[in-house]
Amino acid sequence: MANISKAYDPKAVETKWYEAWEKQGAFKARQNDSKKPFCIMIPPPNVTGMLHMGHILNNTLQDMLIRRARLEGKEALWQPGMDHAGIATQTKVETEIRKDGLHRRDLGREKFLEEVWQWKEKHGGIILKQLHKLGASCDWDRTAFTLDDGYQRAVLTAFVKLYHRGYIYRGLRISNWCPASLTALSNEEVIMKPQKSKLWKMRYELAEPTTAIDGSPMTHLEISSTRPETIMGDTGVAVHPEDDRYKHLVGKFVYRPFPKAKIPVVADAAVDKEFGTGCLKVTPAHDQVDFEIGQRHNLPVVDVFNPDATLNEHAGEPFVGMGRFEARKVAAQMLEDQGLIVEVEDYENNVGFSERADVPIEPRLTEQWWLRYPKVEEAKRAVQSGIINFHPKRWENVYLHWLNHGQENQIDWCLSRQLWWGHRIPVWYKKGIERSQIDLENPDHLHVSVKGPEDPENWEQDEDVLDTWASSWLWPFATLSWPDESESAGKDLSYFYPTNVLVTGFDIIFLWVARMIMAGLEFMGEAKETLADEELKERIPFRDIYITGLIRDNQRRKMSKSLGNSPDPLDLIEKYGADGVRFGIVNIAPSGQDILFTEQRIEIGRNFCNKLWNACRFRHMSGPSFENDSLEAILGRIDCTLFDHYDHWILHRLLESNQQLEDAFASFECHQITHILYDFFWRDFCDKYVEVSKSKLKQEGSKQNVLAIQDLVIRQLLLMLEPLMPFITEELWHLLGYSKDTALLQDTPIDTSAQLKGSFTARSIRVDEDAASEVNRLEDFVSKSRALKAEFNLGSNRDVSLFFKGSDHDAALITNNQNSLKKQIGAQSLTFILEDKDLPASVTEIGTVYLDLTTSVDTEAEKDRLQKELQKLAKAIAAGESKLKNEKFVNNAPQAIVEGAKAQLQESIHKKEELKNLLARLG
RNA sequence: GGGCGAAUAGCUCAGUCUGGUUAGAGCAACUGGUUUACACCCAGUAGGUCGGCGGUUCGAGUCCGUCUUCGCCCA
Repeated sequence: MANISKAYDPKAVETKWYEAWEKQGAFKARQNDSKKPFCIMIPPPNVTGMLHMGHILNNTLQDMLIRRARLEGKEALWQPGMDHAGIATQTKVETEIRKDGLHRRDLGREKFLEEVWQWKEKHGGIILKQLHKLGASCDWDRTAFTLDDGYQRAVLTAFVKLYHRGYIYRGLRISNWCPASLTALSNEEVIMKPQKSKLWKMRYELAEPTTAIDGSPMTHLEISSTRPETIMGDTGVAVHPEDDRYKHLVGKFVYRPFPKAKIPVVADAAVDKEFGTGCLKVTPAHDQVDFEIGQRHNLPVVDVFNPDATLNEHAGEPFVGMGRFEARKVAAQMLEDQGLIVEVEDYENNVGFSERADVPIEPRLTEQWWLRYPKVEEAKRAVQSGIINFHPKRWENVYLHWLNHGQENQIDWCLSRQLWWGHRIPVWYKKGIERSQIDLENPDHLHVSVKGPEDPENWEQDEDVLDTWASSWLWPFATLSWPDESESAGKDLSYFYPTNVLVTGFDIIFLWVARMIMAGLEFMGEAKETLADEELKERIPFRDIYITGLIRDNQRRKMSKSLGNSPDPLDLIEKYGADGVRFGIVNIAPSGQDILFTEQRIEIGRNFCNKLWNACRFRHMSGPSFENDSLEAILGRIDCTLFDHYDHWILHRLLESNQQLEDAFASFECHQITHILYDFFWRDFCDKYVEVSKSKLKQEGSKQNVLAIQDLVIRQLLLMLEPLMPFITEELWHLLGYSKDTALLQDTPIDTSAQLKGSFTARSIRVDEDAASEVNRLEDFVSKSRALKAEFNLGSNRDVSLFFKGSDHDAALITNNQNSLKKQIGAQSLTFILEDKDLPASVTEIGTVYLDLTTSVDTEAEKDRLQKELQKLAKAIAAGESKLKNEKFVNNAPQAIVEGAKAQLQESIHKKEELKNLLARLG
């Protein structure tokens, strides 16, 4: 066995083992009926994506769960892949060709899509390569892409089935229009942001002057609005039917200021009497509520915007061609010039922004394809009845709230996108019929199928593509070859589906998680209106959902490129090692809360690796590891009749920690995992057991037994740690000879605590829990003794003599473990006494310990030090006394401060006395 | 307006479900240290009105009510 270097160097180790794993096909998952399946679907990153801190957290957790499942003997599939990111990718390529002065229309649909595919082949999917660096154990041969042929078939099949089942319809409605990407969006892709804007209160002239409720003359209506640039699209003014101020005006007319026109006053209950003046200008083409009011009162719809949110000819001069924000200023100015402004106040309102393009959304009347969500009730029931479980549980509320809310308000999903990059909607219109004349119910007018019509020359396909989420919501089964029913494909689906866990952020519970559940329930089985609980269990896409927090910087700001507050994960891996980053990120990830990230907080991961490395290095230096390649062999080297308290204790703690870890994985308490491992490995094994071992390794009688126990503990520890730190554990596994031939660590199943115990018993190794619990008392003795030494600045002095006084039981306990105790405390002798001694002492759980100061090596130096200490104290005492003599201090300072000062003075005086005593004893 | 969550050491968080010794960890601070692994280390010290008020209880960081502050989601 080679020498082990002093510090752990991750780089060579990581490259070496990742290659070895891939070469040996360690991540490949196959149908295997003798094993339980375990499957995780990666949340597909965008094809344009780059690895960021969120991915590090999310993928480390997934890898941890997958690797743990492998160790537990399951057939583990981690399905990788990415989505085509319709808007993001198309925008990227459009930006590229714009450099050559080209627009996508210049190239035409076919040529443009060729360009996008070329871009995808060249630059897409970098993130998947980056995941290798993290150690991700995905089955890369199965990498899926939402525009693969098979996946396309799945998406189109889903559309066609939903269409024929009556969930999909085409409709003219107000939708969220992105003026930058020139497409409609779904509600879920609109981010509401509070904006500082203005509320204009303006006057619309009444066609016939009247009198107000108080009898005063009334010539105008006052109306509040944040959007004067839509005035030109106003086709009415609405008031609440029970608003006494305006009741009498209903049915009368007012003048729209520009372009000047008579528009009616209508009564509608949707108007909020309390908001502004209680009068609402109605712009049916540019607001959802206004549209609905317009429908109820037959108001005309006048769209004054072009698709890019510049104003069109309906707006009239001077607005034609003007941008919407410029138009707002101009309109406000025109009102001002016409004397129609009453007042302008600062106002904060929520404005919807396009998630991708980050520009304000325009509510716009367009014709789109809509989906009424299927299986909503079942999707709720699956979670309410515990067939699907969120971790932490409280996210269930968020999920259910969205489903309930959508139900109440009949919020359907806008599926169509005015883009080219994506799944083209499988709908064909008969040539020669005006689109507006198409009868959606008539198969001679409209054709919907995956393959398309038999006589394509007579049909025109819908120009639009589907929302990217309308492909990713099928991810859990489309990646497993659905709807392909060929033998091997079908088996994969029935073997791995339903998958086990989904790990994702709470920000896409609506966008993705809920939709995947509904898709699974709708498609994973025969078409059915309602489903029984048993059917839910078969159809759900996953059983557990682990929700992670969002990573922010230490000022709670989101990580973003523009702020420059996001570290490059690859730099971190370079600096701290992949295992270090993995341990570090899991360690700071509280369950489902935001995570404040600083580099310093993941140093613990690197340190942990180095500590592990050195503990193994020390084991290696202490003696050869022979017969290490099976649990049986190691147990065969252990003789429990030679055990002292510490041996019982470390094995007890091993069983206990192994059990805790088992429980933490089973209950998805991921934030516990690093703490369990840290406490056991660092605090118990290194700080205590290894330290105690040092004295026992010197004695031939105990040496081999201690080495065998260390081998046993380290072996189990490496198995426990592997899911979290796969590289370093693999390296050490081989260095310490735990491997049979070239077998990988993952080929050795991890024993449960019950199994381990069973193996112990089979070898007549009995772990005595009473003996183990005595170690906690011994450790109190150790730490009090160390503190006593430190108090007298003898922390490093190993020649001190200690006395102890206690019960016979405790005396026996101490005597039996005296070598271990002396080693840990750093003492030369530990003598049992019956009488009190006039020495500094400390009361411990097992008797009183006395520190003999006369054995100090250098009496003169000690006296000098104590003298200096005395001088310092004298100063402190003088300062304290003068402070307490000051009446202003005593009367005005908080009582606690005064008491504190008094106590401090007392303590200083006491210490001074003690020091004087010590000096006297030193002679 | 509706909902969810948080408030514990200087900082970041455990602990709360299931009430019970002296409330823990990591980082930061301070003191001392190179011993048969590790300074990416070791030993020790200090640091807390568990957000406020009220209630239940023999007993509350933990359960109940209420208030305050902060964060997020939905409208």
